[in-house]
Amino acid sequence: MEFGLQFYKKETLKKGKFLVQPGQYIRDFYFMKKGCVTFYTIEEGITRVMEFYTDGSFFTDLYPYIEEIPSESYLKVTEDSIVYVISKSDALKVFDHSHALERFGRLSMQKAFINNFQRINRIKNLSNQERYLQLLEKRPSLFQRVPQYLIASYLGLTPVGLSKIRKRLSKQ
Amino acid sequence: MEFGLQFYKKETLKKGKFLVQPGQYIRDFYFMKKGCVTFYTIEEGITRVMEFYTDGSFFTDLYPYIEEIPSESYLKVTEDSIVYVISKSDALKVFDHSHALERFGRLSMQKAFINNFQRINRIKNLSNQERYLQLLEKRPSLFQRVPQYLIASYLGLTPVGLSKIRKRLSKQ
DNA sequence: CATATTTATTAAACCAGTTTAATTAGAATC
DNA sequence: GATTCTAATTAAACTGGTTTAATAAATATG
Repeated sequence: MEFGLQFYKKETLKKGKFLVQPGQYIRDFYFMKKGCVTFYTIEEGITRVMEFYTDGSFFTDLYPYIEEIPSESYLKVTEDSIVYVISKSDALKVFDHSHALERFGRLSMQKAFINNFQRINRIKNLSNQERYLQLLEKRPSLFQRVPQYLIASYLGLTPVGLSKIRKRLSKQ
Repeated sequence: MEFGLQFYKKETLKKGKFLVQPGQYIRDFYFMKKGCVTFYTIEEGITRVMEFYTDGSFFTDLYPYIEEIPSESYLKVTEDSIVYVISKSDALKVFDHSHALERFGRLSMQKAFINNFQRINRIKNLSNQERYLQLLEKRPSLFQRVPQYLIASYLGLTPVGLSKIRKRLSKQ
């Protein structure tokens, strides 16, 4: 069991539910026990997949959560899921009360930061084909649980583009 | 003065110095008081600019710092700089001793995480031209202190590519 | 100041993606 | 099982970058 999870509330989420929609304020922090939630951003009317949160990850729409401003994103349940939820005020109480959990929070943030930094690294240093292959290798289960056009979006491609890459690869 | 900086040691760095080179272990955490340090990664022999750390930012090569493995990157002083330095062991002592500073550390990490997340957002949702214009708007001083080919690298372009974008823009 | 070196631009050929539209394949529903 | 709907592939034209190489501009050095 992840450290500190005893302060969270367990919830089950049905596929298709929106955890967050644009305009909403974000009061909760989540831990994905089992399932999948997809994070979408909207920019100039275009919706893109930014992240898939699967088993074992902490998540929320962090920027509006922290700044207490309305979200500009979606968080959509892509698969029936079990999550643990804690409100921001409860989380703060826990942190106030426990230096150890505050440290755990800091280290978790550090880990999340590194993940993102390495992702930027990949985006900048690898071709789309290489990033597709790497995703296939590192998170093979995604390809079972999520349609390909969402993965294309996550990789920053159109469905057509990803299809071309797959074809190119199959001919080798 | 940034919170906690009293535990750091002030240092001046000459342009051209490497703060970190591939193979080195990273024992220190930095705060840039005044100046500029450039973070480079190497991937398949190709060196790319990942970040410019300028006035007011905390930085180090975080992944090898945390994991205590050799760095695969460069951190090069791009401009005579004044930084504040704290060793990892000293930082940990400070955190052990002060819940408030531990919290400051957590919140700083949170901020850094969000910055990176939004950067991924920009990379995915904006064209190179838009990202160039945004950089020009948000960090205009970079263009005074750093040569254009490094900015091209930072934007994920070749010098030729950036030059084309600039030309395209000047003809409007 | 003249020269050497580094940085930025331009040109030409090329390529990995895009867009749009048509087609095929697969899943869900009656 | 036939129909409808959604997802994936293919084709064709296009585009914003790349690479390589030459040139021009800016900067540093003797």
